[in-house]
Amino acid sequence: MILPRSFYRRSTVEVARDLLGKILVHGETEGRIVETEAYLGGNDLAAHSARGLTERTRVIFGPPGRAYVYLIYGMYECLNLVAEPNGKPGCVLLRALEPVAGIEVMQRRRPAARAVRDLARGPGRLTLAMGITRRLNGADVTRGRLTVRGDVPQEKFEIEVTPRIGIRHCADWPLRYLIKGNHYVSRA
DNA sequence: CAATAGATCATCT
DNA sequence: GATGATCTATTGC
Repeated sequence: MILPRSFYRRSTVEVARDLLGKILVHGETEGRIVETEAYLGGNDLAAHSARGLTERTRVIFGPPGRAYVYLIYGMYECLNLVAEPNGKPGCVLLRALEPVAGIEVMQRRRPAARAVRDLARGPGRLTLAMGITRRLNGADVTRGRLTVRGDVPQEKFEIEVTPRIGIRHCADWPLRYLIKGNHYVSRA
């Protein structure tokens, strides 16, 4: 079962938390989401949408269940999923995956990764391993080649909440969610 | 193992 | 013209 639009049409925090344990699917590659971060609307200055609606941030203000893909540091791309009802900004950054399928393809796309553990551990690595590029910016994640599957037999896990990584503004806001004890998260 | 320098460009000031 | 929601290789303990 692919997660429906109603899953994403909720508060960014709820979506970020509930995405843990779900399966991100792109073509033949699949990975279990083990780490996410919420980027809110309003006064969250760490979010791209904080500066208002621009050409780049248009997707974040649009309907939920879309992909927001952008280039960071001139070199790497990051994948976000848009939350909140249409018109309200909010998105969830996917930071780490536990590879589930298409592992050989991922290894080919990430020659620098020695271990399976390093294939999608970190937002830039994740997009490389999954073959996600800016071409997918604005793509509908409830249908098509890039989706999130929800019918996963959920083993029990605890959710750990920490501050977000690698930002300057609002650096102490606890908006990073990860599966406690999972070895595929981007850092302990 | 920890710290750090360098790569590189779309977006916004 | 400055600035990043990063990754990798390299250096130094």
